[in-house]
Amino acid sequence: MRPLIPISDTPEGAVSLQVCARIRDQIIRGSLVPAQRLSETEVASSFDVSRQPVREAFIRLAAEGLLEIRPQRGTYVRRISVASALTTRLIREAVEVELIRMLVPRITAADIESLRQQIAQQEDVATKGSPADFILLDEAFHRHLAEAAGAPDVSDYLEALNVQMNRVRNMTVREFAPDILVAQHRAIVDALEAGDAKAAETAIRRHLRQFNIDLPTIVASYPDYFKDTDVLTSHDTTP
Amino acid sequence: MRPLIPISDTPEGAVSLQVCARIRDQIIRGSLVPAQRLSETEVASSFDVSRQPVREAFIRLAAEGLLEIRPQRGTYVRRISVASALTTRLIREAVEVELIRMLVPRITAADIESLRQQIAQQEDVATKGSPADFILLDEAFHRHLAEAAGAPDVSDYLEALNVQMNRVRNMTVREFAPDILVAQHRAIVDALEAGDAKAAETAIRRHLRQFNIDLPTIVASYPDYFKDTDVLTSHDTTP
DNA sequence: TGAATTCTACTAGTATGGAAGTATACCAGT
DNA sequence: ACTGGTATACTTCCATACTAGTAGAATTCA
Repeated sequence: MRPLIPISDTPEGAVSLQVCARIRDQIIRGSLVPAQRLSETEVASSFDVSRQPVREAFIRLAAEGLLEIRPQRGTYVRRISVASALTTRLIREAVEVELIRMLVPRITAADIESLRQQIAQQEDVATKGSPADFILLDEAFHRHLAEAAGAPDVSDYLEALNVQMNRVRNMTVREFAPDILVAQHRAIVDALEAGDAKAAETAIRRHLRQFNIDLPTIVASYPDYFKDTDVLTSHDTTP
Repeated sequence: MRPLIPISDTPEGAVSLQVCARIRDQIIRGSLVPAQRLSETEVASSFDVSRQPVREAFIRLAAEGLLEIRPQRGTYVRRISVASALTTRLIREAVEVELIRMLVPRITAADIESLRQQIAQQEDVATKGSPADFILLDEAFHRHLAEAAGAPDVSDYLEALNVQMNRVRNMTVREFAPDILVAQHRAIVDALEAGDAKAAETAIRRHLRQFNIDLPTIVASYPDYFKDTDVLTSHDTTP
């Protein structure tokens, strides 16, 4: 039986997928906080559906790393692993450096133009808009870099890697300083326009390493949203 | 109720997870071929469990990219997307180059020694063993590179990316020439031992680009195991 | 008072029945 | 022969009932 009250006004797709999308949004936007408990039963009744589609949504979200299902105990919003956040950042830096390297010899004037426009938008949103909006613009910027480099599909994988980091950003509205990132974007485009591969690589590395600079502060502000925080204190675990 | 006939001799964990692991193995090892149909009902009765855990296993495997659930139509073993295989290979090259770059200044004599031993093992298995065994050794080799570079967790992500490519390898026992890969591994270690960063980068790039050389042959041999094959013919889609 | 134990109220996991949707074989009418 | 409608045999999806396992409160006993 279809649920009495449709989940969305335009109920497209399976109920399970709708529940999945809703909860995913709530986690990423921060209205469901790390370590918070989610009961299949409660979620089911709040959405007016049975337990089964909720359960299947939980399985999907657990596969995405957003939920943690502890058998016979409960389901919780996954805390952000500092260790794996650092790892994904490293991967991202490696990939984006490669993209920049591919991009330098083939970038066009139209690309430069488009990137400049995007930076102008970012400047606007950085002061007035919400962090969620800025994240969208930021992703669009990096996606354009990948497309111009001739590897548009790479963005899909990078954005999947970024999910955990974006959770951090959304949670930390105050600590989050978008204007620094905008300046770094501008530095990247400047180097690209000059055709200076070395400078462009340096700029993108500096940009992505900004995350490593901000992270300790954020972790200190929201300590119980994270786990594996020990990698921050003990920089080297060798005795 | 537990299933009458336990799925494994040591029935650890939920039934759903056991079914998931079994099917995953069958797909990767190639006994379930791409585009093959899988019915919830049939799989359930063949494993002597109910449909629900099978269904949940399907959802997990779909999230991993191994199955494709088409609502109300059927569930099929996913064909390998040539486009995304090329993309993940590019990502892998970028990351492993970065790892090599991190590794060169800090590699130890013990690392070299261990890598040489692994290459010796690979040589053995390349002639006598199965491709599945060789893949294990290959993954161990690259994992050691990541560990020695100080980023052990990176391997987990890379191996996840490699799932699709490993399916290709397992399917193509004959086209697959492990001895070439062993020689390339040796070239990498040679460059590392010499402390030659540039040579090491070149060696790892050449090694990983071997996949691009082999892929067209494999796709031609097993055309209906793949999709998005057009990216191979039209190297450039710009008019 | 304190510690071990049982009981109870939860949890996720599984089994089963049926609803909604899809593809295909079949048949009627042109 | 060919097109269009229909019945049927599937499929995945959802709802419900029930099982098994966990955590914590209440109880019992020393």
